Amino acid sequence: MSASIHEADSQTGLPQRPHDGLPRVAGPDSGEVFTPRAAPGDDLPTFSPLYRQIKARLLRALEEGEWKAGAMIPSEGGLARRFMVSQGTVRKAIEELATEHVLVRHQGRGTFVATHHEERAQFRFLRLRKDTGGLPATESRIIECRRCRPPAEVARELRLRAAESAIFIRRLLSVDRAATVLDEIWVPAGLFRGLNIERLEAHHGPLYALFERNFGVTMLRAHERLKAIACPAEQAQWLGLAEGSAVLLVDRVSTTYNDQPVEVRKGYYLTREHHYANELL
Amino acid sequence: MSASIHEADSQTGLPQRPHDGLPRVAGPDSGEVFTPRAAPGDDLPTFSPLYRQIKARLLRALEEGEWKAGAMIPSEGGLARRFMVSQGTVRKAIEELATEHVLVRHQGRGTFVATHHEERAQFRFLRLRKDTGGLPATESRIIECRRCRPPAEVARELRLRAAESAIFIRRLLSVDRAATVLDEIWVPAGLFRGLNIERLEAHHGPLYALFERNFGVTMLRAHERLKAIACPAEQAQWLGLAEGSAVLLVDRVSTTYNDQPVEVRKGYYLTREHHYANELL
DNA sequence: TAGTGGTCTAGACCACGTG
DNA sequence: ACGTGGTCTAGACCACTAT
Repeated sequence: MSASIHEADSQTGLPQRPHDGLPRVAGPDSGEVFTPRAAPGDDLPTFSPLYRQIKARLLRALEEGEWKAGAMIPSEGGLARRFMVSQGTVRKAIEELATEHVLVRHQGRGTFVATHHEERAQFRFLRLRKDTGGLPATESRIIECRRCRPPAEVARELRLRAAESAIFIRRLLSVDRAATVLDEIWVPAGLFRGLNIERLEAHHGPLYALFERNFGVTMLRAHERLKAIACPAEQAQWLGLAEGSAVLLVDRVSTTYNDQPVEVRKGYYLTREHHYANELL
Repeated sequence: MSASIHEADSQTGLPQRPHDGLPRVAGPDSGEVFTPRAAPGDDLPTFSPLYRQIKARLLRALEEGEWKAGAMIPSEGGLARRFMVSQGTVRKAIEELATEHVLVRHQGRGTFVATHHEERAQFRFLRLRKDTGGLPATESRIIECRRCRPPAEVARELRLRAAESAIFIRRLLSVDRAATVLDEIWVPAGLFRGLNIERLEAHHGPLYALFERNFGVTMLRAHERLKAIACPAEQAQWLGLAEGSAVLLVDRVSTTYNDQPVEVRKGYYLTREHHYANELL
């Protein structure tokens, strides 16, 4: 424990006050701690518990790269001393980050920054499954990778300014040698300088692992919109289908810290021997 | 609260031992408590923490109908006395059940058994969204409801015995007067005695709310498999489509307590102005 | 053996909803 | 004013991993 102001208290015979009883407020989870509540009358600053403020500070540290993907973060005790709160409070903050897959806890080993370099993360963002039940072993072939002006809707979803351009990637995923998913991907060119087809082809494993390792961009969440459509001619050709065949279109917007969108993806899924699996809880 | 044998203990002036220090084991979350660890050598009984045993006992009580859907369960303090554990342990058990949407907590009011009679639950099992963004206001029309022998695959998914029959429901969901989803539903006849088209038509609101109120069957989870298919003639007619149009087929198996499957559903989604929304975390 | 996360307890106080 | 869940703390011990 840090030899802090509080330590002095415990040297007196005082009843070891549990905590100082000050209500805490903060903007939407800013880093403020021990801020007294605003005068009664203003409403908006709304109550924010200590552990959420700690969570916000951990997120800020992660976003600023204090700990890289895959690295161990300090122990609960260490963080408790750093933030001047009890271990239990740090624990609750970490627990929320763990359920959001931002951190991963390992009993006896420590707490680590989640990474896409794992089997686990692999199928969190790929819901394709074989109808027979198993997980599909996919093989990726990069078709093209070029700088471009994205379609207006994609630019809006990526929140690009008018002048900004994107990098466009087209790739084909095959399962058991059979073309199954055609992905069309846009990412902001500014965030992925130097991304080209050679680097993509040199990489093996999930695309998000490459994004993470080479560009420091960690995908945390994605929102998907699914439709059944008649496959356009161009995409049908890559999938070896007749134009107009029914395909599953998966429209994805992926986000990193602060819900910042950093990837838009349109996936054309051939669902003859595969399906998109989803669990409703 | 049950005035059980254990109550006597708290009347003695004992130092209220934190806990007895006995390691707890149990089968896969059976109701066993305070069972000492098996001799070192056998491995399988695997450690089960107290709060999971409490969780299992709460689940058993729920399954046995001790508290009906929508009802308030005893307070944390009351449950702690009943189960002879600390409030914090009960709290952790309830927390898990709340994240699984089995229970719902309301600060200042109490903890309640989750129910499908709420706006909240409505769209947890219906992922249909308008392309324009809003939630669709759906209107349901029952097409038919009859007892039948289900297809072999459905019977297997419902774990029906050879002699058991099912009830088949076909209904059409419309959004803004336009047919949008055709649902074909099978449920075990044994669990839904008396379910007929009159009762279905008399009911307004989510189907699962009717299942819950009239038959005591609470849907807790569902697994869905999505495919894009060419719409068969019969279903196309109900949706007002040309045969062979691309439709989204949503294959669902719903389960209640103990992961017991109690409904199989095939939904044919017209995704021209709507889509299936999914969040990847 | 040392260090980490995991469990369990006890008690104080806060925020919320209802009388 | 009361009862409920929500937060925070402190401390003990258990389980797991690495050295």
